[in-house]
Amino acid sequence: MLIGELATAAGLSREALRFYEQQGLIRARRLPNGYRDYPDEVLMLVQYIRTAQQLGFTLAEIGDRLPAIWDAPDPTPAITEVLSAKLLEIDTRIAALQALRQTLAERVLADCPLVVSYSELATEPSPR
Amino acid sequence: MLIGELATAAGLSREALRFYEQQGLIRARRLPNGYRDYPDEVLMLVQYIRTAQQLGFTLAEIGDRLPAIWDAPDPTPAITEVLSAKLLEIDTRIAALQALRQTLAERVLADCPLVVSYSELATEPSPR
DNA sequence: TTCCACCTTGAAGTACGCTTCAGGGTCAAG
DNA sequence: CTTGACCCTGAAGCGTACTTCAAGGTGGAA
Repeated sequence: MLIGELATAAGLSREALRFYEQQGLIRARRLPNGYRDYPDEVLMLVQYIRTAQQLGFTLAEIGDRLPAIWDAPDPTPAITEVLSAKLLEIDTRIAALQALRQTLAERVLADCPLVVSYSELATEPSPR
Repeated sequence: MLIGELATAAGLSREALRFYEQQGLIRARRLPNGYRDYPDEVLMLVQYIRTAQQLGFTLAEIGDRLPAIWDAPDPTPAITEVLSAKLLEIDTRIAALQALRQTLAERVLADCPLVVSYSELATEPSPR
């Protein structure tokens, strides 16, 4: 699979893929002419990367976990492990959001959520 | 309240506060010597900003909502409204995470977590 | 043979949210 | 009247995640 095909399939740019490679997140074989040649599994890997990013992980954090997948002779258990870890992280995130929700809900119910009186300020609003 | 006091109270740097002002997120009176003088309510405003940031809003997005607070004759209903809207955002986010959690849990239980159809994890747009 | 869409590289640019720097003023205490 | 902890400004720098640019090679179709 050439880089343009992978980019189309994964829904991102060729440049982003080369950037991921530069950051050590993906790898590619090379054809005799120097073109990158991706195995089909890389599409799944890229989708994994995008999912992890949506969860708020940096590329560096995502990259730290990838060797376990690459280096396993049978990658299935390694992948299962990584996904399980991600499950725990999602649970943590859900819990944090629920705590935040609770705080906000209390504030909304209060008589005076913030008590701001900005009209008293002399300063002009800065131009945006 | 001077900038250093506010910074300490809010748990961020003086520079970050001056940056927020530059971005139109907060305002300050000025003392005769030119020092910024913050009303106490600004602490709540800063906390609101940090909360909104945690929810994934950019400073520009947060700033877009502030005029409704500043310009209201009585800001309390405007604030309540903004916080209520934020509550809904949190609920949406929690729901999205729970859906993702569900999908991941199914994959983990499957024999072949990725090989079958990793595309089920395909990214869905989020306000980030 | 000439298009033209593909691929290559390295380097520079962009947006965000700050932080750091340079150069300087303010002010209470010793 | 100096020291030191504050404050001011504008500009430059930084990390993240890309995008854009410049300059060029590859390869199939007309």
